[in-house]
Amino acid sequence: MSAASLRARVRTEMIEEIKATARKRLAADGAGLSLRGVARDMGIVASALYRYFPSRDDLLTVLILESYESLGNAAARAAEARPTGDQRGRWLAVCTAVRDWATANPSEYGLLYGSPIPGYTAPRDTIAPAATVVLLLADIAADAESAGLLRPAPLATPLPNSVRGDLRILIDEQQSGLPEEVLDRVFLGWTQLFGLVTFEIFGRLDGTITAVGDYFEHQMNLIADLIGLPA
Amino acid sequence: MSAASLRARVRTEMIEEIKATARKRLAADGAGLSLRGVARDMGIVASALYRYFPSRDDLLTVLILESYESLGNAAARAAEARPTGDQRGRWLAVCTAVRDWATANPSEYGLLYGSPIPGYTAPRDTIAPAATVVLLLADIAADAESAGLLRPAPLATPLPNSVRGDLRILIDEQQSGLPEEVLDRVFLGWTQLFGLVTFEIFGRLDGTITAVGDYFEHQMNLIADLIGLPA
DNA sequence: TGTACATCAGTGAACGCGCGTTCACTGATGTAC
DNA sequence: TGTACATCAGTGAACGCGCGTTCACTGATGTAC
Repeated sequence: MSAASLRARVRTEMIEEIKATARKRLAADGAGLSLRGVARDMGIVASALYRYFPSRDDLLTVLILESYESLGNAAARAAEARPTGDQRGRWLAVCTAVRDWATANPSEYGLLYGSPIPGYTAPRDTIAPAATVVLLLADIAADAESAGLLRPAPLATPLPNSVRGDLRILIDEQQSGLPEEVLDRVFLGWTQLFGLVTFEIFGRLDGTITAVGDYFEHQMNLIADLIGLPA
Repeated sequence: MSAASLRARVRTEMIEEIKATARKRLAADGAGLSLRGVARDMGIVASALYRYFPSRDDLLTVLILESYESLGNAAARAAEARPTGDQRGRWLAVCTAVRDWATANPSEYGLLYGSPIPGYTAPRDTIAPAATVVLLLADIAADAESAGLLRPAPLATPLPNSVRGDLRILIDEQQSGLPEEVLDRVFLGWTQLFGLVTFEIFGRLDGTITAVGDYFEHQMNLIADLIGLPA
């Protein structure tokens, strides 16, 4: 390996160390990430960080992007660990993976799904990776649908046309043949999943539910019933 | 009115003005509320605020408490505006009131349901008022239940015993005669409501659903179907 | 009604802290001949 | 292999800003006689 690439390798390691330290500080300070704090933890002078990141916001953006990636990978791996035919198992696996990831990385979860950070506006690039989980969920439903195994719970409320149109556009974008009614319920599940995880992570469930793990699995099963995934 | 009570009245007005200004600043800065910022907006010196609030955290606590109260009142008023017999109408009214309140006061909503504020720990008193909305929802379901009008959608997943126990405790505390299965679904609706509002307020729906209002009402109707509120 | 005193709101300076970012610099490491 | 030069990482001081909180103070307002 040439000398040039050695320098490059050290540089890469340094960038990794900065990100790792920043993630740790995020855990301590919430979203109020400070460059000086990161530098302090690394035993380095704050200005040295500017060799690696042009500004605090750029570091934040990288952290956000990688967090989406990390969450998305965790969910995807959980889905892949189960046979394609076991759609309910995959559904629950993805939901559980999201919850586990959030529990293991609460501050990164807050970064992605908490209040917007004051003085920081997320660039465009952070929008696409945010969709990974909901796409996974939709894929699972699509598998069950195309296998003719989907038995959606019959509910009286019809899909309004405006919403049908929005869903149609998304379906066409993904070129999945999903009926609008199914995607509608997948979205309901998506909201439920992140709503419940957010409640749990931010402590909004304290004093009500103690068997949080059981409760989570139960709720995700109810939604799977609603969508009609085979048991 | 005596002179003493006049001074007291001026003091009360001042406190109100501080809180109002703080709420406006919250809108600009997110949760990073600063006393100096509030004082600046009021054309007053920062130290003067200490005549009215012993510390920044106390001001924050008051704002949080009053926000819960404001949200709770909005929801309660919406429910009362409809006849007791119209349980679905009341359900939707409460949900819509929550959404409207959140849309009108996004930063206060973030204060209540967003990421925890770095360096601030909410005192005990903030826990009880947080329950108002879910209690309202449970009351509506209880009305339908005791009138024998509840037709819950049949879903296969049974209630795990651990969760049943948690729900039992809550039911006994409230002395509502609600079956555990019903409260279970009320909770699902509660999570869905705040999950969806959070998604909308924090911009997580951008680029997917455009007919947000219709979508919201639709989802809340689906949940009402699930609980089995009469149409 | 008038005066002496007490209460209280608001001032302004100060303390000690933290922050992001710039900039000229030192010294080590890598490159070219 | 040895030397001259270029590249780059990290330093430390500085700028200009913001923050919460304390404290002695000035004046105005209220109270008691």
